[in-house]
Amino acid sequence: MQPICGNMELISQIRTATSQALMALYQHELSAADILVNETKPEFEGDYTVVLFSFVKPLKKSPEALGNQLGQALLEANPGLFTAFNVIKGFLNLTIANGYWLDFLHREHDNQAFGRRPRMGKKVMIEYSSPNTNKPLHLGHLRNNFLGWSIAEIYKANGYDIVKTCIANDRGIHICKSMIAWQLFAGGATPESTGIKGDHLVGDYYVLFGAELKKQVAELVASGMTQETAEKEAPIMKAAQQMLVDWEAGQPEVIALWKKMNSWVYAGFDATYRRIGSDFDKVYYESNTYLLGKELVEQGLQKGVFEKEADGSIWIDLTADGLDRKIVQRKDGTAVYMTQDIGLAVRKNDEYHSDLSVYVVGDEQNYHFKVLKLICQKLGLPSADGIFHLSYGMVELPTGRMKTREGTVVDADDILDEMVTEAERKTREQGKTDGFTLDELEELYETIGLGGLKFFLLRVDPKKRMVFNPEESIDLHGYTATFVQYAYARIRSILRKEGDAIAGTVTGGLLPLEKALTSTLERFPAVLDQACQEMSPSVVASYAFDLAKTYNSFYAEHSVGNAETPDKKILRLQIARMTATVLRTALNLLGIRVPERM
RNA sequence: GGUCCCGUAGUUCAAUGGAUAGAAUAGAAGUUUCCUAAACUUUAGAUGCAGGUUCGAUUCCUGCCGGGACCA
Repeated sequence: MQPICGNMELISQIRTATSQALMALYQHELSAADILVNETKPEFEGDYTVVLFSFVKPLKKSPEALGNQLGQALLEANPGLFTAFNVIKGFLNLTIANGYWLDFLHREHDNQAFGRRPRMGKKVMIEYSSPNTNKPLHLGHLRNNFLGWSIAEIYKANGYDIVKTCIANDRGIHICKSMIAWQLFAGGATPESTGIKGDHLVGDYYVLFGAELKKQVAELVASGMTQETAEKEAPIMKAAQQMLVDWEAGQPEVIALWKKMNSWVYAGFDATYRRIGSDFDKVYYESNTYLLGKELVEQGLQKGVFEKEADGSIWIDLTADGLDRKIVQRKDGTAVYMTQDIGLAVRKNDEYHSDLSVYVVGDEQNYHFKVLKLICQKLGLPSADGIFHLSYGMVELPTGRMKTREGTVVDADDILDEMVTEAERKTREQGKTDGFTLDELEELYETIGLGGLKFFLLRVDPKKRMVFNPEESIDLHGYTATFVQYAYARIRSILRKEGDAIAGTVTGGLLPLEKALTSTLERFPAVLDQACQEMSPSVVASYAFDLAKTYNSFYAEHSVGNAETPDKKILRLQIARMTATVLRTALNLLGIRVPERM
């Protein structure tokens, strides 16, 4: 049986105590994990509630009688933990002892690492961002980057060793389209000669390719060709396809151009990554993994995992697993996406042997990753079972999906600039920045602007599609990073005045808001655990907002600096200090910084 | 055609099968001699439809309606 220990989280202690009491009272065996414990709803007396229904039936007792016996037993067995209980219908409401909260604050108020767990030697790989090198990043990439980075941090906080990776989709027909258009129309333009950020410059030629293709197709259709044939026969399309063949053949001029244009794109991406704080421990390049993928397909063919059609294309039959047949190599021998993903999975396994390999990729690829995992399992890849597709929903506009062709794509760099500008405008409006240096102001605008965007994109459950309305831009009031940052800045202001002499031991009771805050703080480690299990930064965002909101109510109601008694002052300083620490940790896990003043 | 996902206040989001479905925003009404009003307080407003399982369903099952994605 699991012992109750002092620094175990409260909710776990209640579960364990309940499990023990059930055994002592009725010889009823129920594991702590199966006992439902919630926070007590505010309209009832108590702090935590044990939901009794699940064991009412096997014990053949009325909920009231069971609740009263259990409550009594819990009180007697854990006098330091519970002081009172009441039973309403099937709910046993427990009141936590005052001393428990005071001990907790005394023990943890100065713990800068509160909520973080020690390393335990398990390795998690998280692949995210994964851009194509033919155009700049957009809002959807930002959701991806923020999610991947944040989930890595959340795993780290829960004691895992993290490897952040990125696969650059640096080869294929899409790159060739940009290259052809650049050859045709650029007249040698470079990022240096134009002053345009490299990823945008290359993206511009990708767009030009599309425009030129459309024009050529229209001409061919006008001369009697079908739309479908025209798209294949258009000279610019044929040129792009020829270029892909030349690339695969290693033709020096094509390779040189490819390297040059990709280097422009990487320089552009790096600038954006630096600004948003995305970083990677290891970057893979598709151009390096697709050949390995083809080898593995060949091996799989020998093993009988794959089968070859008469036309030479290679397939896997997954009908027995409830899926379809899926192509893994084209009839001309070229690689499909799946081919290189197999190569990448094997390479990751060889290099890192991670216990879990997370792919942060949009939900349009759900089927693809189901197939990838199955293929890896059938190929006998040791880490295949650890493959997990973290599937997130698209970011949509009120009018629907962002579409390149309709020019409705929200560019990443643009939206970052807009957010920071908006942060600057609002900050000036507030007029509270006396004594800030120019650098400090600059930093504050970035902190608020980027924080706002990150919070906005992370506060929604990753699995769900979300809507972004560029007209309304992003609010800096309500459920936002700004709200949390503001609470933090107000606490820091108090702590600057009052200093750090807050280590004293406190006696006496807690007012409702003092207790609510302490209780919320106590939940933080459990919240981080939940966020990790659900791979959802939104859990952390929601918690941070909840804590900041409770603190703001507390702040409006009670004075810290002019507390009624010296004991109250120490108590409130401990609460304030710990609230600041937890708010900072929570926002940092979302990639959001906190300002000392704002 | 097949597979999968999603429908909650005007809007954007919550709710491991549990108590009277929470927030935010927009709306209405208030709060500045006192630690930062980017704040606080009060107020009104929602589970697509029809069945089923259950002591109890936003949650699980079936059908329908509506939206989306993927596979050819």
